[in-house]
Amino acid sequence: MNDSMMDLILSSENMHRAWKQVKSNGGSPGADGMTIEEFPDFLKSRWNRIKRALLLGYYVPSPVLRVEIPKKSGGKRLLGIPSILDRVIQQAIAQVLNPLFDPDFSDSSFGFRPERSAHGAVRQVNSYVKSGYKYVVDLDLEKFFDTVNHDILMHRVSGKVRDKSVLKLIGRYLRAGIQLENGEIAPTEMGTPQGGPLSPLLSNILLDRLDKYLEGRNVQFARYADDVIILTKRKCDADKLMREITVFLEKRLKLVVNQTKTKVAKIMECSFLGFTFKGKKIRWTDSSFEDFRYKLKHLTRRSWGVSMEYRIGKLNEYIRGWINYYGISQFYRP
DNA sequence: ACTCAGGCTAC
RNA sequence: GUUGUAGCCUGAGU
Ligand SMILES: Nc1ncnc2c1ncn2[C@H]1C[C@H](O)[C@@H](COP(=O)(O)OP(=O)(O)OP(=O)(O)O)O1
Ligand SMILES: [Mg+2]
Repeated sequence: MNDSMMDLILSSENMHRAWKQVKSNGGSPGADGMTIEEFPDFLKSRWNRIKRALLLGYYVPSPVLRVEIPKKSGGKRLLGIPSILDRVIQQAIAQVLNPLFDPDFSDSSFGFRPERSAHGAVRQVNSYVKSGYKYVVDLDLEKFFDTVNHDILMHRVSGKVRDKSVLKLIGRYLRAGIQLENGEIAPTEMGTPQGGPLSPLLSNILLDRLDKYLEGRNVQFARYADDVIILTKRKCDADKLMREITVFLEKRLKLVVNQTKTKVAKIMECSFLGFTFKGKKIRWTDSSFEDFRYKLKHLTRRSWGVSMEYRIGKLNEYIRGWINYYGISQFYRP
């Protein structure tokens, strides 16, 4: 164990794999304006200096670029887009930290994890429904990534990461600052950037405490990012759990429970990852199907300039993609 | 078997 | 204009 974790992160094998991932994402530039195409030449000329700065602990990440995108539920999502270089470095960190943290994560945690999926979460919930669970606490956090508390998160990370230079670097990524759309730079006061390759893992490291808390309470649940569903057999248990979990999240993890999206309901009234559970069967929600119909309508509307074949191709790939996700529905009757 | 495009969904 | 993680699907090439 003579090699430090930072050496492992910066090893050419790991960095090469990180770059391939960032490249294949094909994302647009961060605040420094550098594109993926320009990046290899830039790195060739500067990598020795950058690597030295990282190893000696004086590397300072660029601020993330603030971009606002609309959320499906209405409102706007505040993305924080790192520079290509910082995406590669964060990805390299994530590749080393993931195998370190993932094995100890809960079996009921499904979001952002390798070899785990929304389908897995939905199937687990359905298996509980089949064994007689009738009530749920459906819980969501408000602006989850944006409200992550740095101190609590870093404390969790330091439980497994001993390398001070890695901790320092992650801390600097959390406080990289934000370049606003008007060009001004604002400091980051809290949160992990929506758009940072490392952010999903960090969010799981933080909410792993919730998973362990729920496991300790011996309740059946599934979590996908900040979307948590807890199943009970009696309504009074659900009511009690909702209050207690809210206190836990807000007092111990300093997160904000989304009061409008969080509720106790009968299982067939709840929606989870686009699905609902009716008569012990998995079904898409009405709102998912409405989105589907709306987009179909848009795709079948005649538009000038593109050929019929092109539009039919687009339509087919959309339908195929949608069925591919919602096809696990055991649709029988509406 | 592997590489590379593109796409859908969840968050 | 739009970033990230993950699952899956289709296609092309060697
Ligand atoms: N398109 C995306 N790009 C990057 N990160 C995302 C994206 N969608 C979701 N996330 C991450 C960041 C979010 O904080 C987290 C939970 O998603 P979600 O609950 O939809 O939004 P939110 O928690 O930020 O706002 P809200 O208050 O509406 O719940 O998942
Ligand atoms: Mg949320």
